[in-house]
Amino acid sequence: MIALIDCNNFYVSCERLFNPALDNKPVVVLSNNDGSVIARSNEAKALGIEMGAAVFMIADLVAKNNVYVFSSNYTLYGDLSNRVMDTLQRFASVVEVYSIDEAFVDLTDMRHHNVESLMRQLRETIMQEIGIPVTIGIAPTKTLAKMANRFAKRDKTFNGVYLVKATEHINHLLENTLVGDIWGIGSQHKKLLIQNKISSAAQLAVANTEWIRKNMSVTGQRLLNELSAIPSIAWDDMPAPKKGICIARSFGTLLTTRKDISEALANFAEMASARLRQEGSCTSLVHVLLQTNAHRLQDKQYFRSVTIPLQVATSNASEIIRAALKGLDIIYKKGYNFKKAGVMLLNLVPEGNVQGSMFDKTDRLRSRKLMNSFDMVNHRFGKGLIRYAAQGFGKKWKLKSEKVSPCYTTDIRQVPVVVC
DNA sequence: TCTGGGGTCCTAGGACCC
DNA sequence: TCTGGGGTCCTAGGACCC
Repeated sequence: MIALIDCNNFYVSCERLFNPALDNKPVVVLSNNDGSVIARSNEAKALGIEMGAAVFMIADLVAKNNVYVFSSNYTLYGDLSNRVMDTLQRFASVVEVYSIDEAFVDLTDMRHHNVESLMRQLRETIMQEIGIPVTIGIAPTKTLAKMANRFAKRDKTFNGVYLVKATEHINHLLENTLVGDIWGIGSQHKKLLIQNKISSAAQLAVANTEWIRKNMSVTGQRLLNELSAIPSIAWDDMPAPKKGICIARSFGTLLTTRKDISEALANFAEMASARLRQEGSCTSLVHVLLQTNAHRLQDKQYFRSVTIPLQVATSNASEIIRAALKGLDIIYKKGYNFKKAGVMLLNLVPEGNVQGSMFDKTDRLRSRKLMNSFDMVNHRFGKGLIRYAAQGFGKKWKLKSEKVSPCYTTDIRQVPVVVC
């Protein structure tokens, strides 16, 4: 048996944790740049606020119904997510963290336990120790566990945990799930399936495998197996080291000058290099991209990227910033309104495996020590305290984040104060 | 005025090798 | 005159996920 643990309206739950006045009120959390809705409380859903809705399009709804609006605060959500995942590890040995708010847990080696009561206990523990409500679906495959989770969310009588065991439970799930709502079926395949008279999960489960193989590749075939209770999606509980690190952002306002864009890119390059060091890796390819806003039909469009190779793989911020700015020199063009830029670090190798070069004059050990101190200071006293000159102090590129809550759990200057 | 960012997996096709 | 077949690696693009 496999359990899927899913935090309910996760970002909203995080905001509520430190602000109980939000309980039972409509709350939404916005994407980076405050552009669209990425999380909604049940009350906000009931008002008809859709996932992904553009903020300016729901402004009236928000004003009329006193909807509480927050910018996203990934530092807070990430920290609370880690705490939830740590709790899972105490209950099971095989845990696959699938996303910031979801994890699969393998229960096969717990045959002697009553898995349902174990999962109820887990749910209560998370609520008690962290304060985040979760819903748990338990079924023979990941896909069915996802489905069971949806059912548990929809039907309050399950009290947050739904165990799908017998064949008739599975059939009930399949008959009451539309193809478009199956995990792994997106808009394209949904369209294709409906055109071919397959509209429920039950119909998909008995579809012609040859046809599925031809039109939906092996992923489709695996999905069919999963619906028939045959586990076919591999476990990834030991994620491989990352192949690339990418920091790409839209700017708060449109930028045109090379100077403004270079500040943004220097900051992205620094952020990416910090993540690189955290992973214990080095990069030898710095990819830089720059683009205009495709939504602005009145603007000339421009989209370009370039890859700068480094002679010796590094995680040193200044080398990576320098490479990114060199890339910008190649792709920057005057006379455009730029909306977004990014830095990708590729060809990652573990720090210990870096291939030296005869022509390398850098003192690698010294450079690494310098970066360690750099990271330590910024970690202890707040991000951005020490910075490279190229990063500048301008805020033009910064994304909009007007309604961000404090980092209650990760910044000593922002912990909640209790007066008694 | 205003529409996220960061991923994975799969397939097809080209380059290259023996 | 005659011009293989099988393998690997890489990349681009599509579909999907949260």
